[in-house]
Amino acid sequence: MKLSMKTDYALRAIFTLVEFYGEKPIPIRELARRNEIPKRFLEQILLQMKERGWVDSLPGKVGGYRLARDPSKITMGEIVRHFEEVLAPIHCVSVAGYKRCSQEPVCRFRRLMLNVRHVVATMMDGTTLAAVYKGLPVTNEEVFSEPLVEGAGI
Amino acid sequence: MKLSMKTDYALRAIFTLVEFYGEKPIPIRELARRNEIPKRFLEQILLQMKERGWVDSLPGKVGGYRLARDPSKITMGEIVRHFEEVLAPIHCVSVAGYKRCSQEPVCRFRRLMLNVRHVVATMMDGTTLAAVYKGLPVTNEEVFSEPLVEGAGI
DNA sequence: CTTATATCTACTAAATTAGTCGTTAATGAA
DNA sequence: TTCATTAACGACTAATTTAGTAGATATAAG
Repeated sequence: MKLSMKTDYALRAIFTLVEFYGEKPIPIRELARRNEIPKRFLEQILLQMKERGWVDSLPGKVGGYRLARDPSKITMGEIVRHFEEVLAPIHCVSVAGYKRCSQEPVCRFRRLMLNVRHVVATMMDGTTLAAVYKGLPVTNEEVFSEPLVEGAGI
Repeated sequence: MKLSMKTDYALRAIFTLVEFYGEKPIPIRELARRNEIPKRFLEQILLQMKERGWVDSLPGKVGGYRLARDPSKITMGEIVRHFEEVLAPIHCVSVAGYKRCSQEPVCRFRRLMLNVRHVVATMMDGTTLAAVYKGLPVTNEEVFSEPLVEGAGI
C-alpha cells in the first residue's frame, strides 16, 4: 500500500523544479541536497522523468534540470503510476496493470478493491502539480487530529 | 500501492470461513485448495489471524478453522492493516505506522497523501466482512468499463 | 494406537528495493 | 584550447522483503 522511496524522491525533486519553473535550471547536486536524496540515485530518477517529458536538462557549467511542461499539465497520477506501475490495490482491478486471477469469478472483495482503486485514481489523476504546489504543507496536528473512522489507527 | 500475496491470501481464506460461519471447522487443506494458496504458507497466515482473534481452530480428525467472531464485527481495514502494516501511501501521514520525515515542514504533496489515506481508511474501516460477503463478485466488464478520469489507465 | 488435524521453529530461494561506481559527453568560461 | 562543471550511460551490489519450504511436535477422535 506504500509508495517506494523512488516515487517519494521523484515527487520531492519535481516539486522543487515546480518552484523554479520558468527560472534557471537546478543542478542535481542542489536537488539532492535540498530534498535529502542520494545524488547518484536521483540521477536515475531524473533520467526517467526526462524520458517521460516532464523534465529537461542542460549540461555544462550553468546546467541542471528544469520542468519541461506547465505544472498544470502534469498530474500526480501520471507520476505515481509511472514509478509504482499500478495505483490499484490488486492487479485484477487494474486497467494498465491488469493480471488475470483465477479467483475472479468467486472473489468477494474484488468489488471493494475496485472502489478503492477508483477513488484513489480519481484523486490522483484529478490533481495537477500546480494544484498541489498551491496548497500549504500540512501540519502534524492536522495529521493526527483527523476524524478517524471507528478510532482506528492510520 | 499494491497488496502483498499474504494479504490477498488472508482475505481469500477468511471469506471462505465467513461462508461457513456457524457450521463445522474447515481444515487448512480445504482452505488452501479452494483458494489456490500454498498450504504451508497459509498455515502461517491462519496462525496470525488466530492470534488476532478473528479465527479459532480445533485439532484432530474433525478439526480445522472457524471464524471466531461475527463477520459484522470484523472490518476489512483491520485485516489489511495487520498484514500491510500501513494503509497510508507514506509513513508521514500514517497514525499507527507514523515515521518522522525531515521534509515534513516543506513537503507539498503530504496533504494529498493525507487525503488519500483518509478516503482509503474510511472505506476499509467502514466495511465489514459481512457487508463485503453480501455483495456479488464484480465482473470484468464492470472493471474495464468504469468511468476513468481523463481516460487514464488504472 | 492410528489417522488426521493443528502448532512450532527454523530455514531459504527469488525478487525487489535502494542504492553505488566508473566512465563518457556536453557546455560555458578563462 | 583547456578547464571546470554539469548531465548521461551502463553496469554492478548490498540489504531487505516477499513468498514460500521443511521437519518435527502436539492434540483429538474413532
